[in-house]
Amino acid sequence: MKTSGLVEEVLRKLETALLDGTYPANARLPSERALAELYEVSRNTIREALQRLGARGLLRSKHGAGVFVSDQLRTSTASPWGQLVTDHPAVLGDVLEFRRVLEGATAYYAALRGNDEEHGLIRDLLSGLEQARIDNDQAAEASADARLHEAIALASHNSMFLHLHASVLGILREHITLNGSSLRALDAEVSGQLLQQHRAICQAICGRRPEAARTAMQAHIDYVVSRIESA
Amino acid sequence: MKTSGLVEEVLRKLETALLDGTYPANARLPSERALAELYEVSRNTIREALQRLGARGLLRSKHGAGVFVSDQLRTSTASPWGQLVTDHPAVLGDVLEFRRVLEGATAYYAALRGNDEEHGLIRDLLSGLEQARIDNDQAAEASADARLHEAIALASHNSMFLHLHASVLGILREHITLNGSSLRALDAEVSGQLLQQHRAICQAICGRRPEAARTAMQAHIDYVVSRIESA
DNA sequence: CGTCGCAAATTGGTTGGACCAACGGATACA
DNA sequence: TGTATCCGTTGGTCCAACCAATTTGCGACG
Repeated sequence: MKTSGLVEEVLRKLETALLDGTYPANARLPSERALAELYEVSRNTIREALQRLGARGLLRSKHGAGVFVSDQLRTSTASPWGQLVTDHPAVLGDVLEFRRVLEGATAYYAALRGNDEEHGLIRDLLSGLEQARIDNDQAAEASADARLHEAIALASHNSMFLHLHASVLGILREHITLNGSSLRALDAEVSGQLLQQHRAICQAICGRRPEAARTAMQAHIDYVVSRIESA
Repeated sequence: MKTSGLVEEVLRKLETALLDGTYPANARLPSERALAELYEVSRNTIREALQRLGARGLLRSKHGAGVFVSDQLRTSTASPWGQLVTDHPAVLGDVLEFRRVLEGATAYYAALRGNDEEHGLIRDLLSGLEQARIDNDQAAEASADARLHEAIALASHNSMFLHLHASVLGILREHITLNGSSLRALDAEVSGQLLQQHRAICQAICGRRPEAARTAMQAHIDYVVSRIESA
């Protein structure tokens, strides 16, 4: 199992050194040449180990300055898609486009198959959204928004839709936290638009009009995307 | 902030190659020496890029054999589902329903954004399907069918659609092999129906009629599902 | 005395070449 | 026919340089 892993060994040693405080956060660790001599391996091996640690967000290197320890506060959950999205902005468009299709489908089936109880929950959450709008409570507004969409996904009665809905939101949330949220600054204009869109979606769903629900939901997503792009 | 980053460039090129399907899952990509010559960089640079991709779980290298593409992107979503589908058959309906939405969207965007080359490939695969039907070669028919759907997913120009398409097919394939209930012997009636549906799909896509392409594709999936349920 | 500028030292980035070890297919042998 | 061996390919490691960005320190100048 431990076949020929010289890089692995160095990797473990560096990891433990990072954990036990040998190299504190934001500290600059020895030069690659010094590390190579210290661990009695080639500098190339050291470099590949550093690359892998850097890929995991534990280190960041500055040309000519040195390699520094990064406070891996945000690297807790880094799915492959999250990293790809940050590296290739074009992929973000793909994710958003998929979200448009997905949420349209969830709204469609929520209108088609949601039972009265679920429709009642959706109505309640919409009321909460309206109340938060009145109170101008942006935190409550964002929370109610997320729960409303989740309730819709739940009402679609499709476990795969529900799971993928959560996955996409996870990817987007990860991307936002990694790149510094630019989603805020909800002026009254935008917030009013969003509320009206949510009202249209809920009415279509609770009125059991699947096509209208999908159209309204996709219009809502399109609006959100347009606001993101205009930032 | 824009560091020289020669490794970064290679990394991005490899990532895009993985995303756009140049290197499919479980495929073996060219040797490090070949990649070094291809990208006109040193082998060490290639190695460091591969290390970082491997650290993210996208690649898996075997000493003496080669570097292989990990199915991390699809297993991350597929792995729990394969077991769920076998445990709870009701989930199979959810997966099929999602496939209906997904393939409808891929057909839509393949008609909207596919270039002439991709449309030509789709036409060629359709011809292969027709020829296999004439020869009554069921193996070739199934193969051409799968490649046709994959080509459509590729032409949609959305990496997430592409990977989810492969993911869903993986789930279904796993379920089929586990339960043995394969797409049993295709009688001439069913096979002819499928061919006609594929023809309609291809015509809508190559004729750049997105709505018609989605409708035709979803009708096709509905037919396939109905045949499966009647088993 | 302060500070400004430039050059050397330090450090990460890249290159090319070399050798070893493991895998896989082909070949020769039993 | 089955098996054992050989050998080319590939990844793993190492080395000795050179390039480029940054830091540092020293000396000239105000």
